Amino acid sequence: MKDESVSAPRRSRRGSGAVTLHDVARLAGVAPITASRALNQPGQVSAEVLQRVSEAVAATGYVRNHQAGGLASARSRLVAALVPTVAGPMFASTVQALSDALAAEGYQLLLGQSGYGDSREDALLEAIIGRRPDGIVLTGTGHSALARQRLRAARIPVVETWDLGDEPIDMLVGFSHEAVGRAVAGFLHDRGYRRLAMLAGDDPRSMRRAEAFAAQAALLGLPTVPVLQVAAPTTLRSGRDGLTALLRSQPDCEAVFCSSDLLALGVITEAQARGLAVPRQLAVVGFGDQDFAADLHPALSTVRIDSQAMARQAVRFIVDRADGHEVSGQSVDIGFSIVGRQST
Amino acid sequence: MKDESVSAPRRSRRGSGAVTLHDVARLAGVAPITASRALNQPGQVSAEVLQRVSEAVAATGYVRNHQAGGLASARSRLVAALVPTVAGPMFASTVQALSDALAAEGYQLLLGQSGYGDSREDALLEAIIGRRPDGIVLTGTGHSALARQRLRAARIPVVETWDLGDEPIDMLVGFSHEAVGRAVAGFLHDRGYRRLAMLAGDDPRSMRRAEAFAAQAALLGLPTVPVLQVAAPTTLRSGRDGLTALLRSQPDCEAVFCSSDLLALGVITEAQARGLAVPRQLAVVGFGDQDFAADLHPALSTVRIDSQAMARQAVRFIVDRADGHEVSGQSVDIGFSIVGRQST
DNA sequence: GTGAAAGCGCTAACAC
DNA sequence: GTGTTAGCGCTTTCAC
Repeated sequence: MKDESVSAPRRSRRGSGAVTLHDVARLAGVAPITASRALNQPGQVSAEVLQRVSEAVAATGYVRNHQAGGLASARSRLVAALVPTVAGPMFASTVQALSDALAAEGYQLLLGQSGYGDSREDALLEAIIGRRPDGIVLTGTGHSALARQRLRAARIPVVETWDLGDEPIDMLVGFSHEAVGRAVAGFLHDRGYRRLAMLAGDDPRSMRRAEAFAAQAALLGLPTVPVLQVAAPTTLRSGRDGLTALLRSQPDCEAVFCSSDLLALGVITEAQARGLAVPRQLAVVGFGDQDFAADLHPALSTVRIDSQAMARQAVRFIVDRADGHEVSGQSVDIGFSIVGRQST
Repeated sequence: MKDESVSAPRRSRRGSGAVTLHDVARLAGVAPITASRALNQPGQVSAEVLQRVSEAVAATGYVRNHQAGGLASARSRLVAALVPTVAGPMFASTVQALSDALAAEGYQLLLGQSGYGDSREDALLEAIIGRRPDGIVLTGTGHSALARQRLRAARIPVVETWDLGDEPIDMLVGFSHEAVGRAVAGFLHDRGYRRLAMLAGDDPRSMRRAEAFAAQAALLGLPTVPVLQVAAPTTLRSGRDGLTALLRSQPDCEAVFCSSDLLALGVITEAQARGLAVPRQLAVVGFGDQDFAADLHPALSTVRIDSQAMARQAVRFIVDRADGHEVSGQSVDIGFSIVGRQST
């Protein structure tokens, strides 16, 4: 035991009162830096020191201060994700997958909701950059010039998701919405449907699926495809209302492609309420392949996006970069698949 | 202009390279602390200084470093939320509401998913405390002794949600699951249903609703209520499978109380697939009153929880505490209501 | 393998 | 209203 009594000049500033690494180090009889190593690089420290530090941590109930550590090391072990909303099933599963993948790597998730009117994204982004996260995961590629510039200036690894594009801010993992639209048109055409319609949220990505869907239908020689827009985020209610509106203008419609599974559920629900048989009188295709899609009655044909894989890839990009692997300009197309079920 | 050329001793440590408040202050010709005040307490600074600092911020593209600010001020402007999962609709809406309410107050949300097997909560909590958030929002009241002790030791404001209890760690906003179970039993009894059943996720809160539901039914003189457990988180699939199993053991069942709206949707779906009319042959009650509940066909009778209000109250608690209002031991019962719709 | 010194970028405390 | 000083708690750098 060393003599701990030192002259205690009145501290000009009160600390938080919490146990610090210095307290642990003193109790273990080592220098603070050694205690730090025992916790962060246990391999570089003798077994005996490791033991003493562990005991001191247990005895004091020490919990590391990541804020201080991050400031000193310039690694926050924090990753931010910006999604339009977490209320619908679409991005909730992405956020879940991100959170899980990050936790497995020792990172934590800072969540921001940008909404669908993009006005909030810039402000959110500034707040997020202020945290100095080790990475930022963005939804989509449609970011303001200001946002792109700030992100580049901040030199924080950025992964854009849920889309492809020629000029990613940094890294990218997504799929082509145009390809989805074309593939679904082809899918319905192959199954003999002729009078197609589209029910789409008014967000940019849904609109691009809609345009490609309509264009491809035209290429295939099908009648002009009416595209009905509903407000994003899409809901079961907007699916019901959407079908009602659609049937008014296109009573002979044979198949509807919906920009989300929730919208598709709304369409199926409304069809049932009207006594319209799905798929006999009306075929329905969703988007997202949420958990519930396969278990609906009739089971929903939809476009499967592997959002888990997308999230894992995004995390891999960021963690690799944090570990010093300087691979920039990475871009991955995770693709999609059409899952044909009973609704078509 | 002052002479900026000073002898530049080789720096023993490289900074992040980013623009700092010192850079801004130098450009504005003021001391760093003055620049800090201009940004944080604009009222305490002269108009001219405010102007010069603003220009310097714009010119340099300065973005504050919250990590450093939090370390110095012991206010991180970060609030952590721990939910079982964000994948289902139940907690996704809570997380959304929390995130929005926090953003409005200038806070950010750190999200942790504890899962339903509680093994992960303790580890997550340690990581979260390490960030020194200004508040922690927990789901439920069933936390380990270790967790409770750590949280108290950390002196971070804690709000437990989605439940009531006699011994909150700190603050509490929720409702009584027992009261819900009893109320739903009474509700169904009043409507003339006699042979009741319960389909419940195997998480503690759902189980408590189930027990109270069964007990109240017994008090009302109804036949013994079979309680079928399904794995949490509940899904549409588990609702369908649950009804199948239930009908096998209780073919004469008249009404089912489901521990989530998703489960209820599964029950309705399975009933439709079997040609069982809802509510004529089988009444269904859900829990949560998610967005989709009112728009199902038939519209779902359910228990409405105002998760927005719960989230806002939790944020209010935390912000008030951060602002120095020492109101501890607060506890609010936000109640619930039964929304009778077509499914009963 | 371990330690001393020097910051990371910011703000609380206390002047003036 | 503004500035000086001294940290917040940790880890980097460099030395032994």
